[in-house]
Amino acid sequence: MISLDHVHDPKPEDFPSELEGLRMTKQRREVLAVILGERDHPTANDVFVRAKDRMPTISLATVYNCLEALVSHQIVRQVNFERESSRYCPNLSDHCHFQDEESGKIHDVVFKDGVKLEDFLELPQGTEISHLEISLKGQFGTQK
Amino acid sequence: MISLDHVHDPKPEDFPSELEGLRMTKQRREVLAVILGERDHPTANDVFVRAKDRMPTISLATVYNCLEALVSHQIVRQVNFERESSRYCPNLSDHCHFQDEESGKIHDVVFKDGVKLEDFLELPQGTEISHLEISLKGQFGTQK
DNA sequence: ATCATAATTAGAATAATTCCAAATTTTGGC
DNA sequence: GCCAAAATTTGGAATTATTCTAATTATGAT
Repeated sequence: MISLDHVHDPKPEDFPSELEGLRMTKQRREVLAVILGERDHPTANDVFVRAKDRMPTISLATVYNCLEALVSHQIVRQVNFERESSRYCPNLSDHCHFQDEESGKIHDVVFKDGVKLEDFLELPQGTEISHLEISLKGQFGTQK
Repeated sequence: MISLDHVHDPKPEDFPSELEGLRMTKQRREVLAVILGERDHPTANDVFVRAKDRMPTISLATVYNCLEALVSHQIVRQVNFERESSRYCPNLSDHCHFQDEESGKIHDVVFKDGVKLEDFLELPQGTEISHLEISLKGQFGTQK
């Protein structure tokens, strides 16, 4: 797994021609650059609007295609809050999401050091987790 | 908060004319009875199909209306897995959901005794959680 | 019973996402 | 570089879950 989380304000040209076995086409590069650029958990449509700045010919269908390719190759993460439209996040480390109800902003929330899921959930032996999503809403604190 | 989780195979007539400040109409009773009856986390459409057995004139719009009324009055819970259609759960106790990828079945998963969210998440001081959803997918174990 | 309010209904509308088939681009072999 | 095959992109149509709308019906209070 390659984490690009540290890459800020990247140009599409910064990416190699292949990432995680996925061919990085112009469009995929652009979509990835958008997601790494402004880390506000944009929706597919947000990505589309932003990508058009640099690449006016890109289509929404392509944005969806690129997002699905990036997600399935674990280059970005798909984030859901209830039935709202999906959002996209370049942070691949173990974390979950908090949506502040006042501002609408989404914050990454990390686990306390060393805690594992099995420590707090009553799961039967032999359970294999392939996907986990934790979504919180409320007022996000200011201090600490 | 009134938990009806222990009520199995209820008839619609079993419910009082008001619950949690919500007027229990014929349709709301029926929808609630369906959800308490077969606890397989049905979708709105599943509820609609089942409710029609006893009440052939009920409409899908009404099922959606009833579900939203029951959810907002905290009589049932709405459950989401990524962008799949919402499901409904009569268990109001603190728990989360595991979807077995082989069978498609959804299991309730409880927290280990005494664990609190704040124990495993790094949340800033002053954070107020109004809504929490934890969804897991994978192979659900058989033992224990 | 009358009235005002709330709930139900069928069908239309919406929004996010996926599908489709054609056009374009990329790739690897020569 | 040239060509065929494969992959990707594109615009638009289709799909799906859900919400909205406007008309009808039921309810509860007086």
